[in-house]
Amino acid sequence: MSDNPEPLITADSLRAEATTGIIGYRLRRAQLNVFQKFLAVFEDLRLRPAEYSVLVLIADNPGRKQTEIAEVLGIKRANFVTLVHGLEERGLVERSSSLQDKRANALHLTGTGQEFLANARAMHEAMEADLVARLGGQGARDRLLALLDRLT
Amino acid sequence: MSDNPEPLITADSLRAEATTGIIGYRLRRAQLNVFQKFLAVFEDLRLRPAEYSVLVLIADNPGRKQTEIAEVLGIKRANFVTLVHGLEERGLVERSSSLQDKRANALHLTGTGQEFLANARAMHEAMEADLVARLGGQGARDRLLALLDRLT
DNA sequence: CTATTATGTTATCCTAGATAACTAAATTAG
DNA sequence: CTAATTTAGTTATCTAGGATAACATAATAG
Repeated sequence: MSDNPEPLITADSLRAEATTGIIGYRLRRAQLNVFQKFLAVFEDLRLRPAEYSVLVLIADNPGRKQTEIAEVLGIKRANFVTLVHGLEERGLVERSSSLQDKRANALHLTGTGQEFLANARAMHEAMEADLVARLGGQGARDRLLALLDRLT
Repeated sequence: MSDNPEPLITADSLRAEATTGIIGYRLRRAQLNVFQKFLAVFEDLRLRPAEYSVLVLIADNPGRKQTEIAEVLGIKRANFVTLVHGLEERGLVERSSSLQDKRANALHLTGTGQEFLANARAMHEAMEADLVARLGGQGARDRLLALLDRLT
């Protein structure tokens, strides 16, 4: 055979406009990308996105109970147990039984947890700044968040 | 006690700006919301987002092999086996061993699959139109997709 | 006081994805 | 051409994220 008489069934690119035009598809792709980046940045700290936001929420709302923190993030309290238990074992979070409600665990950051979070926050802010730059500045970032809000 | 002497530790709303301002967090929220809606719309058809896009891709690219379709959607070929097997069992997709490559399965929609997809496509287009309306029109939708692209 | 509700917990299930190992077929190297 | 390598599909297995059910204990309502 000579070289390439006809394209026949060559491995050329597929027609994918019908899928790539879907808003949900693009949202998912972008979200996966951003989370990938997050995981890479926080690999050394062994911190997942959900764990980071839990630490931030506890820092900004010390003494709150598990259910309250979990609810804000849309995490079921059953699953939150394991998450916060892990943070406690690493010495970042403290669960002290509340005096006003002996059922509840009041959540606080330990000293170690505060140092750890300060570092994590700095790394996250750098990452966020990079995302804003990629978007095209603060204005573009605000427009994106406004558009995303409309989907919620 | 009189009524509310001091707020003390009332169940008022938490300070959550630090988490809700995160681009990744908002992306995830929006994406979950859109997928929720998708699942609701396609509940009767028992069709998941990934399955829908697989059907669309096969329809627009008949005769392609599993690996090609899977790759476009970022699905590992090992996991794609189960997915396409399910669609085959439901009589929507047909796997015919390719003549050019006896290892490969050429994918086609069955007649039933084409009818089924026509219906699913109509439902999806209605849902997509609703999302566009929520965003504020086609222009807003295009701006959103452009912004999302910058994160990829 | 009794019945109901709320908090944290355990156990369990389900789904999405990822990895490793395997077969059969195709392709490349020698 | 044969031998080694690569490719397509498959199976089995593992992990992580979420969802549900049931439970003990404590708080609250009737």
